Amino acid sequence: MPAQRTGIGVVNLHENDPSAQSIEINSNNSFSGNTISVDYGQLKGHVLNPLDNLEGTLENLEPTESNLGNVDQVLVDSSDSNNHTQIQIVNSTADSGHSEGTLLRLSDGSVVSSLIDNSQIVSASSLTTASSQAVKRQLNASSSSPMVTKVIITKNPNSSQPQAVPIQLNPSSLQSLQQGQALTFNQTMAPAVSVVPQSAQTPTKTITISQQGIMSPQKQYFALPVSSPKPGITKIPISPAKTPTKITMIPVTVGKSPQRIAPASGVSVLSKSLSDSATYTAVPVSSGPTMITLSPSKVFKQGTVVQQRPGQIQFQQNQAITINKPQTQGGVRQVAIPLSSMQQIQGSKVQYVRLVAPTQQGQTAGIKTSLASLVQGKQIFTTSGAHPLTIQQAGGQQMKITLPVQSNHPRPVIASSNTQTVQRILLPAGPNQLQLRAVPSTLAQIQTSGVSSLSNLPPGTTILSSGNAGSGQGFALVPTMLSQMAQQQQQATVQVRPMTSQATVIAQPLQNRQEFIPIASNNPVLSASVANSTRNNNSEGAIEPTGARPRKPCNCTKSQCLKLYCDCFANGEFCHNCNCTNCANNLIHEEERSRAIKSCLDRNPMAFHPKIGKGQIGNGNRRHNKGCNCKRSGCLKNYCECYEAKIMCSNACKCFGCKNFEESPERRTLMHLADAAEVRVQQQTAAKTKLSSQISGVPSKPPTSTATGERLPYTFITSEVAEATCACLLAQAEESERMKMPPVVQERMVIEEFGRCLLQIIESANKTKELIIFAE
DNA sequence: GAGTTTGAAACT
DNA sequence: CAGTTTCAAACTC
Repeated sequence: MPAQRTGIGVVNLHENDPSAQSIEINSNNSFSGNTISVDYGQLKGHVLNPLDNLEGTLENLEPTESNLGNVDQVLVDSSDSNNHTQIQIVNSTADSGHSEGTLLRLSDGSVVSSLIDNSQIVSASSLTTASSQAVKRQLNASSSSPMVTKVIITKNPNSSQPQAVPIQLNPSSLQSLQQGQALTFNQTMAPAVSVVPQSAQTPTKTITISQQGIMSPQKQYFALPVSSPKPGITKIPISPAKTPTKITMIPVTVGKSPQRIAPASGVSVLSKSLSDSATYTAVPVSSGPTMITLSPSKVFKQGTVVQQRPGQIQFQQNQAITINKPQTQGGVRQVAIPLSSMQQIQGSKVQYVRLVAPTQQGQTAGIKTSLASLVQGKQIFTTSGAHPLTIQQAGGQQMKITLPVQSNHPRPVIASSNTQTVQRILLPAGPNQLQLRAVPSTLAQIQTSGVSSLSNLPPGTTILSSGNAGSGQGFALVPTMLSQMAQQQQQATVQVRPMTSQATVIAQPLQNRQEFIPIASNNPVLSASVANSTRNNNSEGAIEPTGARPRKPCNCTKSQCLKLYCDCFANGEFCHNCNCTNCANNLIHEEERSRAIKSCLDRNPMAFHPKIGKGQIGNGNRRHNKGCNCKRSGCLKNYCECYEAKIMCSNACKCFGCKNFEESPERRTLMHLADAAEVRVQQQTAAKTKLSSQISGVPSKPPTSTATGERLPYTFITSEVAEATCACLLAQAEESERMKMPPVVQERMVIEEFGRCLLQIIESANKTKELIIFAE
């Protein structure tokens, strides 16, 4: 094994100065030429984010700088008692030469730090080879000093002893690392050795950052590595305890075969509280689109800018957005999100995606003006608050897309750049809305064919484009899973899914997912609703009153819901309202989950592909791709995946005693029984509906009490209540029609709305009845 | 609800 | 790849 060598990691933010190209870290010691220039123009691989309880691993960490050698580990250790954050980079290069000014470039092209070498010895270090023990040296910075002091522990070139080197930094550049918090990157394939500074070949450099007097509780960031072009997963799980909002980025693969959703194989996770303030970050992805969806309930109700101008959220080069308390400017709420820095737009430090709430014309115009003045010649687009959404590309081209306007939902966002590679559309996510997406090949396709289709997309949908205009790029609509967010401490989740140049299929716990049609019909987009799992077929089409597709809760006890035994996991969904124990199929255990996904995919690359595909004969013939292996059930029980999916066994099956074929009398008998049962259910449903309608026809002023004097709850079905109910039903009908739902779904939505109305009436009646009883 | 059966998934 | 074990859902009582 090569000798260990360590370097210094420096993570800085230049939050308040988007125009800054670099930060100079000047060491006031004898280190000759000891000026380190951190090119923030290249800091695109990192997200600066709150540092709450940051711990995690960075996999596939590898430098590409030839003079850096192999980086084994990047460790951040906050365990020192002086509230200093330390970052350590462990390098296995045998060469102990200097590396001043060297940029540590991760495999995704991002820069995580600069390295300093040959710094002056300040003190000795007690570094050990303990694998998990980071270098722990810090400089006791003066608490009264407005400057941030960094301490570098490095080898004295003359004595081979570790040393600490203070570095004066511009405070504005260090609003990043929160004291006492750790960010750990581990390269899983790397040697476990952490630091061996004793040897002349193993200089150790550690940086400690003191934030005294600097940190703003609303401006705390960390550097977050993002996806690697390799299949491996890079991510940093973040404890949700203090960071109830998460954004999950999943690597986007372009040019590979179409993939169905894998369960959120998070590449990076970022989280942040969305209480009064929040920070969001876009994580660039090395080879694909990057996308952010912000929870509207939090962001767009509260969301406006803190540091930036009123009513705006800037996403600057440091890739962090801080959203503070609700602000409005002329009644307009805005969220400006920059396009991913991955786009590598040169020269433009600030780019925006603008989200504009409905407003009056003049106000909108004012915002546009403001935006134009903000974006330095690289304005990507603007949107108006009116129903037609205008996308203005940098080239001056405009396109208008009419999107549904829903109350209580933020405006959709459509971002595009005519010169860059990422195009995206963010539809504001609503609560309990999950979506299925699919895929026009270009933004122009959206323009030409997607105008009406877009209106079908549910709030929260994100459409991604992998870029490479005109060369087979694809859009992927990415679901948000707000219902799960709600469960998981109201975390907001954004996921970037693997994408192909042809089609992208994303399966998520999508409510209504079978209801959304692909934007581009010419793309072989597979719907997640198309039998991605046989076990869900029975419930397809059923929609909860919330609009959610009901999903059977799992009961896993031993698998942690991280194996394909678990239906949730197998379907690429997080567990939600399940009965499982020790569940790790959630955002909190994103790292474990990602590993499990990877493991499953290693065993079977098709593990997350639909089990039920189309047969060879015709499009209408479904068949089990793998076939069943039943031995005792005769393939006439739900043990059999074919039978459960209501399809015949095929020659792909290896079952014994199969009775699940067309002419099978047993099967026909079962089918008849099943049909009869279904008819009974339908009759019962119809009866209930009829009863409901009769209830709604109760006279508006019925008797107020029974013969015994008990007051009747239907007293409250007054004409006003009936009218209000009808209004609700009409509104729901119009809404569903406007969303261009299929007629069946429209009917269902109206009926469900009626159910909700009834529940409200009953509740109100009962409450009032209780009050009356109490009063009596 | 407890226990049994079943077959897919995981493991060896 | 085959045999075995594990697992959770389906099923039975």
